[in-house]
Amino acid sequence: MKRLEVVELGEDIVFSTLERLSSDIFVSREVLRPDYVPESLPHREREIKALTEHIAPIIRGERPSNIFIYGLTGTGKTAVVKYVTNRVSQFAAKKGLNHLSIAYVNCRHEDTTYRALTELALSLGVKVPFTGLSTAEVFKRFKEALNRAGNVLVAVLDEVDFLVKKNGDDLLYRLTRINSELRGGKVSLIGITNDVRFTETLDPRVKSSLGEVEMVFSPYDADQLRDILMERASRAFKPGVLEDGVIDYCASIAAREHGDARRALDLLRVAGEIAERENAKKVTVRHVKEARYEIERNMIIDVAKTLPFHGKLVLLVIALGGGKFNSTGDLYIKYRELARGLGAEPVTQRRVSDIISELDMLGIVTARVINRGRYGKTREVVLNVDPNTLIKAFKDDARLAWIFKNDRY
DNA sequence: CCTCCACCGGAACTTACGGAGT
DNA sequence: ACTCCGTAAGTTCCGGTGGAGG
Repeated sequence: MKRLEVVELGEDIVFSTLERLSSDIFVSREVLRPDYVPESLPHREREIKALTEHIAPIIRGERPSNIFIYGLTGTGKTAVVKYVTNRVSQFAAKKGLNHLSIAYVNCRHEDTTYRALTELALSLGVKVPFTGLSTAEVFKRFKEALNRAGNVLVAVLDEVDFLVKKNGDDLLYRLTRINSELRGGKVSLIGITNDVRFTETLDPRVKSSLGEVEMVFSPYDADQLRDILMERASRAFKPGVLEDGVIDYCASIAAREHGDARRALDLLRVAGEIAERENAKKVTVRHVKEARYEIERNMIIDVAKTLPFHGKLVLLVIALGGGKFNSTGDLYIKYRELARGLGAEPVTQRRVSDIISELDMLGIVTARVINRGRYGKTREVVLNVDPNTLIKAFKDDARLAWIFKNDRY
């Protein structure tokens, strides 16, 4: 193997940036990241205890009941489940028990039956190609692995609603029935969702099986959020860098937004990062205010950049059209002009209708169905975000560059 | 009270693609 | 080399619909 050559550095951008970022503010910003599982979860002791009791049979090699967990975003569902399952594994390891496995699947990322199954198989140490096989084949391999290992598998399906919305409850149905087909192993499910009406869309058989045990996580109030933030901040920040009131401010914002702890932690982290970039010695309330905008902007840019081509076009049309269209018909006409102007074949109105729904789902646009009686039924489309941010996000897209070069705007 | 607009939105199908098994 | 498979994006077809205007 070749060794990397060490390059002589003068005013190296990377080094000076790192130097600057090796922080007067943070001890560990990881602690504030959304996927970090803390060692203590304030105000969730009851849930932790309850969940542990439900899972406990696994220690004796029995199958825990299926559990369904519901709660708004940022109420600690994922954190609690991860925390408990981690600890259960640790406990088992300590006792020398090796008949249990835990699988965690985020169905927002693995949003197809195939991919979710792949993930489950992987947790049993079975590698499955990411494409090429039939779902039935993957399912078979998964089952064989379970039989071979004879394990009790706890499969955590986070944000299950995404999977079900796209692919139906087929996988859930098969997973709830799998135990009767298995000789060696057992499977129990933990489904997590923040969609209240999720279970309504389920096959009754799946519903009753998945909901053997149901848990509801209620939102945090401002005081609880403050406790959580204090706890994390003490680990994340250097002592004394948080100005008075910063934590309260973050907590109050998040409390207003249905007690979303993830939101509160994001605010705190980004505020810290802004302070750091400014070389400030303290994180102030102003930094938190700026963090709000930055988070919003990043979210917009992120979404805008990952949209499929025609999605971008539609969004751009909305942005350029003043952020509001009274009917999808108007929108479609403008869209078609723009597409033709770019030399691209426009997609059908039906497709644009779906694109609007997708944008709506992403929260970047609000589409309300409106009945104009004699004058038909349509959707009114309103942009929810700053058009300039969007336009900025699109500017460095090679395929769209033409619009900004030649045209009015 | 009925009609009929301008769409909505479900469902089945197509095409292009990357990849596995045999 | 050939067949089968899943995914993503899009198309085709079509039944459905709330309410202003007659």
